[in-house]
Parts: sequence; C-alpha cells; structure tokens
Amino acid sequence: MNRRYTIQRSLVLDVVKELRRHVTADEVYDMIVKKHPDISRGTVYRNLNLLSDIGEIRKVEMPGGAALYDHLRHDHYHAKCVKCGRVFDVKMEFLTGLENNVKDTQGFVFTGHDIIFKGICRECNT
Amino acid sequence: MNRRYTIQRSLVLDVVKELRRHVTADEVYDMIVKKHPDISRGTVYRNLNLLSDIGEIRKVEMPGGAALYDHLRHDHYHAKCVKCGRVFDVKMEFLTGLENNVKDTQGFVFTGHDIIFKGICRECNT
DNA sequence: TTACCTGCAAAGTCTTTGCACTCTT
DNA sequence: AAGAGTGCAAAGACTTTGCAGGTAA
Repeated sequence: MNRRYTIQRSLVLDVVKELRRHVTADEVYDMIVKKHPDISRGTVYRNLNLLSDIGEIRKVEMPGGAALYDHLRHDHYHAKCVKCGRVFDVKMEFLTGLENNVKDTQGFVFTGHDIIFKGICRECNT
Repeated sequence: MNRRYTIQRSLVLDVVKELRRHVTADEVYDMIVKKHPDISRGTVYRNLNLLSDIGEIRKVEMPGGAALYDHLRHDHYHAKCVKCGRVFDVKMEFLTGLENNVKDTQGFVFTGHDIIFKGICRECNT
C-alpha cells in the first residue's frame, strides 16, 4: 500500500491544484498531454481517484455527466444547466450537519452530502 | 409532436407506477421483457425520457451510476452507499426554496435541486 | 396516409481494468 | 529485487441514435 512519487501523479495533482475551478478527468488529460504526450487517460483516472481517496483533492460525481475534481479547501455546491449541461459553482453556505435531519437512517452511516441545483444558465436563457 | 398510445409506452409507465420505489432503466427493461420479449432497451430509454419530459414520471440522474425513475408525488432525497453503490430513499423534509439561499445566482434561473447523501449502508457496515 | 414509434445494432460518453513492462524505493 | 505505477487497448456501464420497417390515428 505504499505510494510512490511519479511524474504522472505529480502532474495530475498540479493541474487540479493550480486551476481555481473544478475540472473533469478529460480536461486534466488534455492539459497534461500537451507537455507530456505519453500519459494515458487510464493513468489520469487512476491518479485522480487515488488522490481523492487520500484526500488531496476532492471528487464530485455529477449526475449525467463527467465527475469533477477540485482542490477547494471548503465544501461547496454546484448548479447544472439542464440545457447545456455545464456545471457552475454555487455560492451558498455549506449546510453542515444536514445529515442529522434525516428521520430514519435505516442503519446508514452518513459521511457527507452533495447538492446539485438544476436550472438554466444565463447564456442558455437568452 | 402528437403522441401516440403504444403498448411499449404503456408497459413502461405501468412498471414505474406500480412499483413503489425508484427503478433504473435496466430494471424496467428486465421486468417488461419477461412478458413482452420483443421490447428493446432503446424503446425503454426513449419512453422513460419522454414520460419524464411530460411529467408523468420523475427522472433523477444519479452521480456515478444509472438514472432513477419514480412515480412518487412528493420530492425526496437519496442516499448512496459509497461501497456497494446502492441508492436509498431518504426520509427528510424537502427543503423548499433552498435555491433562494444562493448568494450570487450569476444569472442562473433555478428550477430545483437534488441532494445526495453519501455514506455506508447497513449491510456494508458489518 | 402520415408521421410517430419500434427493434436492432452501432456508436457515444465516461470510466475501469488486464497485461506486460517500467520505475521508485 | 519487490511491487507500485504506467501505457495501451479492450471492456464495461449507461445511454443515445440512425435506419428501415411498423402502426396508431
């Protein structure tokens, strides 16, 4: 289970960290492949998953689309345009402890939650 | 744009309505194909999408998995087990007007929201 | 008759994975 | 060395779609 330093892993982490926004695995791949043409998509996926497992980055799986990865230190929510499918960060206070409002947990142990707002973005609304 | 009555459409609607829980497209297909072996997955998908477009059923796209369809008359949330991937209905009051808490809408016109709790279900926790 | 609908199969999107080789440690 | 990581390609899960024939109205 020991982890090793590899150029590929480092590149993946750098891309996610440097960008101040969420990115998809494909975007990460596209950015890295410019400078490091040999990297494979599989490696990008493997490292994104590994890095999110160990908490270096955060993975947010999105309904009906590609998962997002980001490096924001605070939790936040997302809004997805039902027309164009693009995803936006939403400025709203994080609902800490929302899990406690569930009436019957049925033995479920909650570890967190995501909220995805639905709507139509400015550009699609004109 | 006129819609027609077809056996396939009717079967799809019946399955979603009769079951008192959310179902995936695959589950719908599996149930129908027993009695009506000629139906195709494409038709099931087309009808599920059409029926949810016209509001007969509700579609909830799930992060990292198959979309769910249901016929519940009230909005509700879901919890997904991070181990087994199964999705459960959650008993919690619906947060009507949650969209109004967003501080900067950036021109986004909200139409609703989904909340997906994460955690480990009873069976995976033993 | 018309145009909506279907079955079929191919394709599209996103992601994982088996394999053999490579590189960190 | 050992075994974690990589590139490649295939496959897997879920969904959409082009096409030609079928069918409700």
